[in-house]
Amino acid sequence: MTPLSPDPASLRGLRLFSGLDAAALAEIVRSAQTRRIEKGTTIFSQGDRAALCHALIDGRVKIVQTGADGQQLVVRYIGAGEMFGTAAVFSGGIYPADALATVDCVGVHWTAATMGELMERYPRIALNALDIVGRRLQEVQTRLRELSTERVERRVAHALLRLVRQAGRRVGNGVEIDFPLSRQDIAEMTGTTLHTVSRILSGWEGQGIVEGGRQQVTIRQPHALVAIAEDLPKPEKPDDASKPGGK
Amino acid sequence: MTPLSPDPASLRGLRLFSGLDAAALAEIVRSAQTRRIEKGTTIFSQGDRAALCHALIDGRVKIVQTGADGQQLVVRYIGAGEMFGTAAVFSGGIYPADALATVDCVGVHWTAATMGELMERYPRIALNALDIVGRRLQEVQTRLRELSTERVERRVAHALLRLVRQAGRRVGNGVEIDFPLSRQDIAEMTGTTLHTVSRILSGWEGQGIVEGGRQQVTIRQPHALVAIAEDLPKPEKPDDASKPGGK
DNA sequence: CGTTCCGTTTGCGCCGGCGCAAAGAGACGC
DNA sequence: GCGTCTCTTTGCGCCGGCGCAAACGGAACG
Repeated sequence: MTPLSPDPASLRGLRLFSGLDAAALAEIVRSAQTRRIEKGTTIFSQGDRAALCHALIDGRVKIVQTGADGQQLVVRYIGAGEMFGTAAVFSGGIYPADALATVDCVGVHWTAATMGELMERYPRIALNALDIVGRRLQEVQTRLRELSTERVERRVAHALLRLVRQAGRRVGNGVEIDFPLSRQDIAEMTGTTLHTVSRILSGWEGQGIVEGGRQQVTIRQPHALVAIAEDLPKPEKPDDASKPGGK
Repeated sequence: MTPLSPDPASLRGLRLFSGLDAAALAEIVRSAQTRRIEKGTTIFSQGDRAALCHALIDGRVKIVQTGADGQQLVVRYIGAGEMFGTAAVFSGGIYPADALATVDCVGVHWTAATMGELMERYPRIALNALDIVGRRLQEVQTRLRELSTERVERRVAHALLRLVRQAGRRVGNGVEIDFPLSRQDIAEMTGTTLHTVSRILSGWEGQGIVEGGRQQVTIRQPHALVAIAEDLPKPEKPDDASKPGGK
């Protein structure tokens, strides 16, 4: 852990602090702690007292929840500009999951007490936090519905599209997820096994929809993935000689 | 919709307003609208602009999310003293689900603008809301993990235990869920079909663990349900062929 | 008191996807 | 360059639970 002096400009990008004036931002910057986080580092662990509110300046953090029997669920990936661990500070005070750096990161944090005071003084921060947590709640509820009602293939498609939206980087032949992502990770995001994910990706690769690598996925035909996610009949199949109107 | 003058005492019970002084509560009461809600009423619908923050004084409200293909998910049941629809007001402004009264209810509500002002003036309200939404987020994440990793029977056990905790009423022979709850509802809470739920409950009824009725469930042996939910090896079944009621 | 309606129960057959297992393929260290 | 380690791919068999469908039973209504 290497304390640094935080850069005001980087904090300005955080949604948590949007709409605040320069004075408030200055105070926020003053009270923040910045540090570099090496790939693989566990930033906090499930069950720990939630003593710090975190935000990411750069990198990618994986939030993982572990069940009593060791079963794991990838709750979400945090990207630059997003906060994490903050909801726990103000609801129960126990982190409900592990946070671990999937790549080298730069993070900032505030103590629970400091953030509490900031929120009391600048209610806008609390409202921003409410906004953010509310959106995550909606997203998780949507995932819950997907998991309840959709088949594995559609869920994987949804998960990939979600990743593209928040971590997609345009490359020559499509869009790639810009951090290490194993089949196991995808399985833990979609409630299946790495075997099934591997089979599905292999199938898609055969159709030219995606391109896989070691801890790496590139989407070549996002529209085809959308078609699968939305369960559209059949986007395009050159050989429509047999057009039965069904599957 | 019958406007009434809200009772300050009933609002004091809301977690959303805990920790506020009398003056603040008085203002909150002044700005609230109370109404009776008949069983079966849709309070708001998925996709509507989120113009009102709601709270329940009495009764039970079901929050249901519907997917593109009509598939439904019971997100949660709201009981007396709980707020609902509030997160949507401050995150996106669109209700992500339907809210419908499963019994006759009494509710209060504030306009989005009013609640926003209240939160600005009394940051404590925003912090309380953050607390509540954060807890719901944690709960939904836990359900997500259960849905990902557990078999149907355990999920149903978890769902029933959760309901007992928030809507259980002690009766002579156990604990009953104090509002109309169909097999279909349980299925939509656990990501399965009413057929499977029916089979499972029938099985449990045969073991004397629960007692079912029309839109009605009574838990006779909560500990046995816990054992199933936690996947304990086998609570005790020394004489499963002769006398199942011996506890 | 009979009819209708809705929620529930139960049998049967099928299949998506998991469990197991083993082999393949990059990445990394020495 | 070589061995090792981790991640990935793929075949095979099995089964939990869904889909379908019919029957049942209690409540509400006229």
